[in-house]
Amino acid sequence: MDPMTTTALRTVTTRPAVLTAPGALPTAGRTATACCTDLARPAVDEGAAQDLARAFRALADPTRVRLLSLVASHAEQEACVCDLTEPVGLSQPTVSHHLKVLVEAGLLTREQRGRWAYYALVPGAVDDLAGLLSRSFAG
Amino acid sequence: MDPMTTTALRTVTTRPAVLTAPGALPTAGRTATACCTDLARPAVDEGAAQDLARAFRALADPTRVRLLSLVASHAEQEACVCDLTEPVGLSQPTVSHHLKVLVEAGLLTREQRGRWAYYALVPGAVDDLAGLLSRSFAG
DNA sequence: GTAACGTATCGACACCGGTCGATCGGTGGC
DNA sequence: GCCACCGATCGACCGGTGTCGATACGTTAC
Repeated sequence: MDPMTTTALRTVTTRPAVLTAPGALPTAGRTATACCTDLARPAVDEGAAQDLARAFRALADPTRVRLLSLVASHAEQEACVCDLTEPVGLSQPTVSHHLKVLVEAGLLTREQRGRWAYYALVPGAVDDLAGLLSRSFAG
Repeated sequence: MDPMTTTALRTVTTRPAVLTAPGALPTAGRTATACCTDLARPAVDEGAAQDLARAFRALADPTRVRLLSLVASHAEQEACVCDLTEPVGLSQPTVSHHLKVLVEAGLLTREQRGRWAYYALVPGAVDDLAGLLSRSFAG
């Protein structure tokens, strides 16, 4: 399918720094009456914000958090769908849907082995996202 | 309003370890035919998963990512609503709504100063979330 | 007091996304 | 070949949420 949909995390992690780009916004001249200070440094641009939001949206559902954790907790950090359906207590199509979202976010990989589909953690993906998080809103 | 709604991040960060609790799920007896391995260690329980998801949901919208970044980019890491409405290009009620979500997630604080409302980064909140993220899905 | 201003809340709308049952596709066993 | 099994896709339902204009609230200026 469309390769763009599989690059949420990739796009955002390969971007050298989310804090590149936008240049000062046109907030230069101000009334000076009271509030409204200027930017001390550039904020994330709109495109980067969309990439960030898309990555976080993958983890914005409790079921997906549990699925990712379940995969991480299995030996070799991989699990087949039959390992996951029962613990989360949802139907097989729903679990399959969530796993697809996690794959498209770049957090899991899918590998067909015999009749079973094995999902595995992408090494370093979670840490990349965590690093991106603290870097993007650095204090 | 209800203090519970303001504790999404707090709840999750004060929890000593998200990886506590659940004990092995009842996946002990298995058909042993082929797939379906056991858990090597406990996964996040349902409550922790909800806390995590709630925190990430606050960042799952591009507008909120931009707002948080804009606040972080201002001097003193605080800004009033009038600083934020124009850059994101949305109506004032909408911006106000998003800021409320970020406050309830524990990422921003709100302080009324004169007629202006100043929103400021909660120091360490983003880093706490980032740390929680890598810890929860440790490889 | 009244007026002007900044911000929060409300009500309505549209759209996105989580969930399910039903079904399809692919693999392995017979 | 046929059948059983695992998993993905489809279509539908529905609750959640992002958005807006209108309005209410609180503060400052007059």
